[in-house]
Amino acid sequence: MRLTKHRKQILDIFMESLDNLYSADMLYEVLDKQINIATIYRTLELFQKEGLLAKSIIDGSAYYYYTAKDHHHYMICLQCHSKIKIDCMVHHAIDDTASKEGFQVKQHDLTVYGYCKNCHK
Amino acid sequence: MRLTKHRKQILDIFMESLDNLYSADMLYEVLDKQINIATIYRTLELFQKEGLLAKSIIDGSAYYYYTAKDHHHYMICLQCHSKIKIDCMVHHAIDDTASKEGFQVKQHDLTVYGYCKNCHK
DNA sequence: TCTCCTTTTGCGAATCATTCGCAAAAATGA
DNA sequence: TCATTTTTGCGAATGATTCGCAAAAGGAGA
Repeated sequence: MRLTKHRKQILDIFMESLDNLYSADMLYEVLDKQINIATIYRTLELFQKEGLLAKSIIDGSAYYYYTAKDHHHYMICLQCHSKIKIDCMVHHAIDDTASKEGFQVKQHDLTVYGYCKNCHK
Repeated sequence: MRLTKHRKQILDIFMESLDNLYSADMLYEVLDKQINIATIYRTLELFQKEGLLAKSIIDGSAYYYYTAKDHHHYMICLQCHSKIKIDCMVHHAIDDTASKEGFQVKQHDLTVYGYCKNCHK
């Protein structure tokens, strides 16, 4: 796999804002449409396979976030749609459960939905 | 909300096999295409809003499962695509983390990916 | 540097799950 | 039964994502 100019540009966006999620379309905008949207999709899928990014489906679209440094997830506000990063706190519980079933865990996806501090009900 | 004949048929499928996940298309097939696919989609969304079903996105499509009796999740085998039901073991961890952030949890989605007993690598 | 081969990219079209608009049908309740 | 509200079927629209293919870029060796 080649770290081309385009791929580096995309990776840089993730590394410059470690707490953020990006959809393909958001990247397309941030990059000022300089990289073709199909290329962005292909790059995101590649990075995910390489373990650099994790993918979550939120509200029908795919979002990616950088996980090479720390493993984490997001809480999504149902009202204002803000996305709050949280450290992964389920690794142990998952491993325990999986080993009981003889299941070999490769990855997991956790998303929490509710209301943030400001939108509290 | 009316529990019409169609809605009851769909709900029955879930209640008769509590460990299974169904996509709209799977239900459409199981029901022998007697209920329009758009109606199935509408019913699934309704049941989810009512808290009867939970939704997970797996491999690009939505799957629903019955959660009124017990809260659970699935481990998905990357090789044979089998879906293994697991009890939810992250409720506490999530609540703890959320309360630290003043976040009011409404629901969460957890999916574990890896290799099942038979496909172990 | 030039050449060859492999990988990546852009473009436009295709795909596929899901949603929508609207008129007909079914359910409810007086 | 009649009137009103909700649900359904149908076909078309949507929108994110993927695909096929030819052109461009990258990398390795001479």
